[in-house]
Amino acid sequence: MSLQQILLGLLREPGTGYDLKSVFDERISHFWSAEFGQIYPTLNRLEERGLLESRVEPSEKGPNRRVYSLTRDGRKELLRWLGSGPAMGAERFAYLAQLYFMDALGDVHETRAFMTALKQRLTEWLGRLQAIEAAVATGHGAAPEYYSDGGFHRFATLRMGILSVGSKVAWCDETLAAIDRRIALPAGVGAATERRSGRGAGPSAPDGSDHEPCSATPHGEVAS
Amino acid sequence: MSLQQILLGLLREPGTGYDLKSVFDERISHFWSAEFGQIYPTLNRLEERGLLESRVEPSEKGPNRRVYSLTRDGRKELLRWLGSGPAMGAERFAYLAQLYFMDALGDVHETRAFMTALKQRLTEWLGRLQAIEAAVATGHGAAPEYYSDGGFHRFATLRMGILSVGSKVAWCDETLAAIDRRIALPAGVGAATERRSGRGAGPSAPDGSDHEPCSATPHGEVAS
DNA sequence: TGTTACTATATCAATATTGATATACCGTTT
DNA sequence: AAACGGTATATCAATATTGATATAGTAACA
Repeated sequence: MSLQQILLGLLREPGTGYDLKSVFDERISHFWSAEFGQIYPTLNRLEERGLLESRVEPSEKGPNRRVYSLTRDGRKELLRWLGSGPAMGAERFAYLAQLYFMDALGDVHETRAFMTALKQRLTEWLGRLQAIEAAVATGHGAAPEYYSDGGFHRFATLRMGILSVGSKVAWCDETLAAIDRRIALPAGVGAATERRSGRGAGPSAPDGSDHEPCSATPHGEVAS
Repeated sequence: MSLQQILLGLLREPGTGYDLKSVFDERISHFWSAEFGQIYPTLNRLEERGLLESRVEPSEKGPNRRVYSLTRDGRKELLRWLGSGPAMGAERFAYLAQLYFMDALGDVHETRAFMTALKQRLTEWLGRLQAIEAAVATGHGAAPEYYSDGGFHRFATLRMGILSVGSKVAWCDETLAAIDRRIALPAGVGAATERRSGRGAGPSAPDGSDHEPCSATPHGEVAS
């Protein structure tokens, strides 16, 4: 949906499809990614539309390079997109979908294992982002893209990655604590491992009641 | 990618493609969405694979309903997916991509307007999620899906939405504060509106230096 | 010199996704 | 009863995306 414009943005300095792939993987994976299979067809379409132009160059290593660069129209389209207001696509989290249905497994311990694994993945991810931030802060130039024009904007996107992934790690802790409280309940209170305390469908004290009000991380801390 | 499994999960209670569309729109939009155009072909494929079965029923209003329900194999596939560990797809934020390239506009005030608009969108979104949470907490059953079996898991996904969107609102504040500090700089310090304070490419005090260290929301609050 | 391996480059088939459009039935208005 | 509008239901064409595979050169190695 926005890949076309993103390619235009990245091609403010010319490069091949292969170059672009490594930018996705190494620099901007915290907000977008793309495979070869979509990069090349999209470059073709952009060139047909006159937003990009390309020339073939011999390469030092490997086959010839087809180097793409922005045309005047391409730059115009990029600026139009930048000026068109925030593009709010829906967010997708497959792991939340798994959690949403996980009562089907009928065992809180499965959920606990899931959340533990998830927390670890997210923590590793957060660590990678924080390492980049630290490199920028101490000026050890492992992150050259933050030191030229536009560094402010790029740093801001990094910060959002850190805050956002950080909030997810905090959410894992909150949820793990709630799970542990459920596990600690005397085994006979509900029907089975997944049953509630017998109040039936009455709304007076829903599931969330042992989750949110005494949670490890009350939502006021982050939200509002 | 996970739509097939998500449909299986939703079809633990039978329904039509139309029903499913409203579940996406009204209940789980904080982690997944889908259009008719992908729901129906996916249902077909799942039925071909034997994971779903369907029967046609007369409808009270409108054309006949094709009601899908889970087969034994479908339930098996759902459980397999739930047990396969967290599915960590890459996250995509088109608005971050816009911000990343926004130095091309050459005017901090454009960035400020962008961030203000973004903050408003995110704040509205957060409000909707918090309204659901409040309804669950006070037991005013505007959110029946949280009061039956599985309510704990569903509430946890809601909490992640709240924490995650909340952290993004906080990030907007942090970034707006940093922008305002840049705007307040004496106009001649850098070259143009987008130039830095003249230390050139030296790494001693990169862009982030007037962004992170004295930011409105130090990242330690959320991350770690 | 043939083999393996690795980087750089690109294409293809299958699937996913979006946005627009089509079709069926019902209730209300003209 | 003809037209309009709304809800429920579904399909289609265009585009996006994934994952696997292909192709070219270079380098090391057996």
